[in-house]
Amino acid sequence: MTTDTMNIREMCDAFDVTPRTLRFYESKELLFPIREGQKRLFTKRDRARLKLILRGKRFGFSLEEIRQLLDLYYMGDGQEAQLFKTCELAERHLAEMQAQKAELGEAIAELKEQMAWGAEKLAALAKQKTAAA
Amino acid sequence: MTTDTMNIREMCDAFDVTPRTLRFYESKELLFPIREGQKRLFTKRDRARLKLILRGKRFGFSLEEIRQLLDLYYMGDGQEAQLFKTCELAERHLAEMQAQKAELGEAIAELKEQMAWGAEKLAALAKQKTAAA
DNA sequence: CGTTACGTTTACGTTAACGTCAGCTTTGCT
DNA sequence: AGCAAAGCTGACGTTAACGTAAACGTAACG
Repeated sequence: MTTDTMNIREMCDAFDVTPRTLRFYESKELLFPIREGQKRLFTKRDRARLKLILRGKRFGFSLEEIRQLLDLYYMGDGQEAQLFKTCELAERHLAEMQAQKAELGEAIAELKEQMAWGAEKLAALAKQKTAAA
Repeated sequence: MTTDTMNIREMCDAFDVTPRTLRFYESKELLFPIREGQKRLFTKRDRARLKLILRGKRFGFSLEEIRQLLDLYYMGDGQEAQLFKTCELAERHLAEMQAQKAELGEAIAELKEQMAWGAEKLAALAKQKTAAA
């Protein structure tokens, strides 16, 4: 913990992403590494943001949507109007996520059913073989 | 219910997709409409499949993954090996979906927290305004 | 029988999220 | 001084999942 910042390679190893990805995220204003000469130095804030970015991706949010959501997490003291809009956006996302979770639950149940059916079928086939032997 | 089949427009209206999408899905062997002359007629089976396709998409599965999963749902009597592989695939997907659901739950909780923080902030700003008036 | 509407095929265009490659600095050994 | 490793900046390539446009068939309508 000498500097509290990480170079690009350390970031890549820590989060299992490529340098290209980090530069890309910076170009899209999702990360804001500081510069030492021309090299990037990623701060604690960047690491926290990246963690949220990767999670957001797993939920199927686009980078642009994630960027907007990050504004909520990191708006130290934005103007009121901006804060309000961000909250609205978050609310829509929340609803979407809750709906998605419900649907996911349904799909899981259905898939389980199908798998039970498949297992049964396989068991039947196995029995046939045993009988034939 | 004159024919039990739908033409492309009826399908589009029923599922809120474009003709292009349906033709594309057919080209990827996700749907198998029959032909009347050169026009497509979508059967009940196609409608069931499309419903599953659209759900799969909402969960972030690729069309190729979905195609493989559909094999499980519609394998009337495949060979044993094929059925076995499909079950394995389904199992992986199931695990993935369950993990995703858990993560989604976490993310929802966190987002709610942030929104509470935002709401509080907004309330504080509102109070300031009231006091100033 | 012309044209309007719907459908088809073929093929190139588009967006997101990077991958990949070339060419240039900078930095750390030796 | 020389050189390899690590990083940087363009810039073009790639994949998925369609969009969009051109050119054609055909079926009903007035």
